[in-house]
Amino acid sequence: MVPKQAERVPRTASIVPLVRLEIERLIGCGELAGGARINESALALRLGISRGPIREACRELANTGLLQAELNRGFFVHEVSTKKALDIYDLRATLFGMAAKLAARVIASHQLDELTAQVEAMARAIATHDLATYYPLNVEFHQRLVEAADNYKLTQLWPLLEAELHLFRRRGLVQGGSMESSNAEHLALLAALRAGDDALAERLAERHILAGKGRFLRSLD
Amino acid sequence: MVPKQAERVPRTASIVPLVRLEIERLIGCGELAGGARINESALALRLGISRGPIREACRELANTGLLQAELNRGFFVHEVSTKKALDIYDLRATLFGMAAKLAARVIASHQLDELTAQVEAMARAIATHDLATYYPLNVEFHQRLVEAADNYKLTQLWPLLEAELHLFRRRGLVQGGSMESSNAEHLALLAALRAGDDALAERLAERHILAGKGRFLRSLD
DNA sequence: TGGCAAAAAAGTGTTGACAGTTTATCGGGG
DNA sequence: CCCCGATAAACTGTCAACACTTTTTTGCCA
Repeated sequence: MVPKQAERVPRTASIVPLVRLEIERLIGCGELAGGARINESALALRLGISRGPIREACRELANTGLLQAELNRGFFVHEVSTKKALDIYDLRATLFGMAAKLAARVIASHQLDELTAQVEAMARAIATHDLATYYPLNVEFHQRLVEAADNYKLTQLWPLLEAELHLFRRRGLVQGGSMESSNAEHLALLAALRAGDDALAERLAERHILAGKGRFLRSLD
Repeated sequence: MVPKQAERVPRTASIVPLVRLEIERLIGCGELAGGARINESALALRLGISRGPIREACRELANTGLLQAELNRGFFVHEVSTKKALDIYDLRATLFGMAAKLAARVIASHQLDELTAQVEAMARAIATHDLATYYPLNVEFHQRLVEAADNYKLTQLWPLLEAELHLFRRRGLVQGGSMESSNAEHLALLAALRAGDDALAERLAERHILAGKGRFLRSLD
């Protein structure tokens, strides 16, 4: 008998989060389109695990809004209608405004430096038309700013909204020439934060997201 | 052989949501205090089911913030620190302001009538010092107003924040004499909605929640 | 050929069991 | 008496199987 290798698997991590990421990836890359059903058995077979962890991951995703549960029919990828996407934009606008307002009062200088560095990195990505670099930097910039507001629930919620909206954004359209103006808005927002002007920061932040909503709306034609 | 009754159980509903409600109830009534661990086996035995659905319900609750998952140690009731409770108050203030702003633009007259009827019902409960009636009416009033804003994500999020805050509120303190002033704020808010004054409605709604935050803060001494 | 009921297949909801980890218990030495 | 290592119990993470439901396929008849 040849002793099998790697039979012993120490439990240093649960597979549930991994499954969750995998499903998010499948949705993100379009392999699972909106309205598609999650086939638990097939996915289990493919990942080499049982259905238990898959169901747990689906429950989580259903709760964050990426999936929807139907009795005796399983989990389906959430159809994000245009109305829902716009709703999320509105919510993000309000929350990002709140984050900027709070951050303007409590942000530390080293956080400001980090945000500034990221805006500069985005500027470089724009100069070289490197969209693949720009996009994640942009997402991270917003996340960092939200974290700077030091509101744990806000920090917890923000990425969930991003994920759900990402379902929609993936459908082709990454707004083209709008990166310059968007990054200019980032700069103005940073200035307000540095000045500690919470009201201005709130207004700029809200408008920044609503500008994104406007670009999204125009791209629907 | 005596044929057993009720052996056949048609699957018209999943037990997961029931388990979820039960755990929420256990937390709400204090049987599961903050920091306590969910004993899956014991709970399964008590409810007469297996651990699978319980784990799924816990995953959901962990995602909404009521529980926290720890590897190889299971699920724990989330400790809502004072800081976190205040964070949630701030978030609710912003979101309720947003809801009022949107609702002022689109609310239908029959919705206004319903809200008015609820404020009046609350007034009656106050007059008879009937806290047990007042509290759920109050929760429902806010929920209805949020729904009137017609933003699906806002409607989805609001009760989750309520539930998490409820973990804290349960610890004794239901602010006593503040019901009158609180209901007066409801009335003022309704007037702004009826007038379609979105900016005023937003300001009043936000202040209303922040007033609650203030009462909460004062009750901590 | 087209419609439709019955049978088969596929798939979900739940269960009970096993492997591995954490927690509690026990016993000896300082 | 307390500390500490070894052992036992309790518990979580995962799996495989069963019960029930939904969906697809099959076969019959008009």
